[in-house]
Amino acid sequence: MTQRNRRVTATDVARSLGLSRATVGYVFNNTPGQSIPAATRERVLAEAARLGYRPHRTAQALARGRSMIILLVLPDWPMEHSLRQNLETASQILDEAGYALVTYTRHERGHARPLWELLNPDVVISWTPITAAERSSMQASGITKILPQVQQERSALASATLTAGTRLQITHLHELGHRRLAFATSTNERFSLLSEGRVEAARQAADRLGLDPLDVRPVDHLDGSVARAVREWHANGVTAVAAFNDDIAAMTVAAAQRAGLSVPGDLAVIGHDDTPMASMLYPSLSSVSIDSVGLGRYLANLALHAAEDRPLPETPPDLHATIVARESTRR
Amino acid sequence: MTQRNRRVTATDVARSLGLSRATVGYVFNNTPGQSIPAATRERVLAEAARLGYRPHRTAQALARGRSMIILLVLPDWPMEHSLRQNLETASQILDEAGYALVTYTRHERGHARPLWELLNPDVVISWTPITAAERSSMQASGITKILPQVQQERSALASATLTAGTRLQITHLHELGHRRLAFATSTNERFSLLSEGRVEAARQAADRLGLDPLDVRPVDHLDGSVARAVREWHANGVTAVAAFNDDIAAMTVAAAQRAGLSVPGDLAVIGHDDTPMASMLYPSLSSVSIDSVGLGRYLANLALHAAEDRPLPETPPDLHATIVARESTRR
DNA sequence: CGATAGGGCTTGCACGCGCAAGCCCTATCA
DNA sequence: TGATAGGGCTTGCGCGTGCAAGCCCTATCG
Repeated sequence: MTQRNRRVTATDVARSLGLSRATVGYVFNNTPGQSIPAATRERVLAEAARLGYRPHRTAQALARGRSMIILLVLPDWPMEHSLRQNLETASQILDEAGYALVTYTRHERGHARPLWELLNPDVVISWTPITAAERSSMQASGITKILPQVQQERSALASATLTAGTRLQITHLHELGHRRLAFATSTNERFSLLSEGRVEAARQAADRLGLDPLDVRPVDHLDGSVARAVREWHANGVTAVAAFNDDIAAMTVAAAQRAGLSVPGDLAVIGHDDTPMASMLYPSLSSVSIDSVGLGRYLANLALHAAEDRPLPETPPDLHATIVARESTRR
Repeated sequence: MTQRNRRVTATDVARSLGLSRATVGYVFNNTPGQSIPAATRERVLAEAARLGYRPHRTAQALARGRSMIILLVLPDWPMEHSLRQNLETASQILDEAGYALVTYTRHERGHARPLWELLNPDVVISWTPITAAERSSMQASGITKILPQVQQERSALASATLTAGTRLQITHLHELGHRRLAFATSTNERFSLLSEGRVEAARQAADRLGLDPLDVRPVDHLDGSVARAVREWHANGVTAVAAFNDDIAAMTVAAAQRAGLSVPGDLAVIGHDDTPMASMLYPSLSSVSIDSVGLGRYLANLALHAAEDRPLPETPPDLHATIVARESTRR
């Protein structure tokens, strides 16, 4: 009767076969430069399976000097759906390469030590820019592979999300015949990186289409700024609004309804991210659906390249974003 | 010039002071039974700080046989605001006790190895029940502390979230004078645990108030079931609906509006969880706000007790849930 | 004055694994 | 027949830490 609650080690497998632990280790790792006959290899693997051997990741990490952990730092946004979705793809890709993807949600006021100080990740990859303080904290923890690598590179990760879809919003509204457009952005500073990027992309898109300059306004429902914005937009002849995301879009629609305007009759509204909520409202919200799978793949590959010291791919791939037309922009 | 990129170890600190590594280790750990004079302690700590020493968590984990990692398994839900919020509190509490809280979002179709096989967590704690397959996978990975411990205990974690608020929904509607109530639940099987619990709690609450049995219906906006439910409720004289969560509530409101009913005039609707979205819609959604801080504290303590082999507290604490009355139930 | 009790240290093993270096034995070749 | 070349292993160190056991020296006691 084996000792209970003691995990099976490679030594156990070796002893049970009358082999040395090194041989066993070579089998598990397919160590190059070692010639292990197929017969032995089989015996080892069979015995390992029989005993239920699992390599001890912590010990492996210590011995190798690599934890095989990739830490993804996420913003404290309600980005949920689209963002979380691509983690699925990313973690699968990384898993196949032997890495574990751990996510860490950065909190503004959190006083708990950040996970990078505790997990010894091989790579830290962040969706949003990394502050200088964070960066030095990471470096002090012995982490050398930090993405984005420099401040300027911020856009590499973030811009992928923004330029693609926002242009589509504007184009969509334009194609529907709208000529005076507005852009509703968020007042929340936590989103500022993303929202500024989207605003800029929207401006350029409008410009390229020969439209009047966009009337861009940060809106919120608590301080009355949405109500004001909607009123003035309507007064100024704006007939359609592109929103920073679906939340802002919903807020805008609500404000319009409250003001007695009809959507999309008096004001068409399109959101961004295609939240589940978008299809549930009345009117249902048109939105932009982002290729989250592609995004996840990109993220994973970036991390993998860094982990294995391969040069990083320069440019992010073109991400497929598609318009999901619903009632809020229906003609 | 010290070797670059080599992390500072306890040995470095010891050598730099002409002490042995053991002494240094005793200082860092405040090891009981060791008498270290204050002078030496100071010297060690000062030198450690000067050199920027950080204990190597992986090595500690190996030596101690404990990783100081607590893995929280989360459901693949659109993780409501409330849930994420309490992680903040939980991780802070755990951090102070020396533990790191890592969250793992369980994916239905995910084929990546689950994190518990990779991180050697001391404790796995799950919000929702743990399947037999998951449990045995955890055990095979050498994890002995798994919460909830048994299938029956499922309610301990989950019920805390549900009974409290749902009762309030019913009470709130009753106090507003509504006598014929309905309950809108989710068709999504992923929520089934939670939704069934809430349905049950709602039924009991209605019964206790002497109301007619609740008309409970799973609703969805894609298959037309919300539309149907709303129509029939209205036909049957139902004047108020309590919803499983804010999403379902929003969906219900939309369906009512689509059917030409006014909310709350013809049908009052109250959600659950007080999502940010709730206050943004028109009409704004009444909802139930849950004491996420208390929940986080409870979660953290549960995990801590397990990690340190203390007996688990039997009953979850009473969680404060409060009604947030908004337009969708206004008289 | 010798015995004893700690205080203040150090030595050394263990944790589970990766991997360099080497050892033995057989097959092949000159 | 002796030299050589691997194939198929083993021995042993190192990763950075925790901790048991022990060592030396001084202060105290009888």
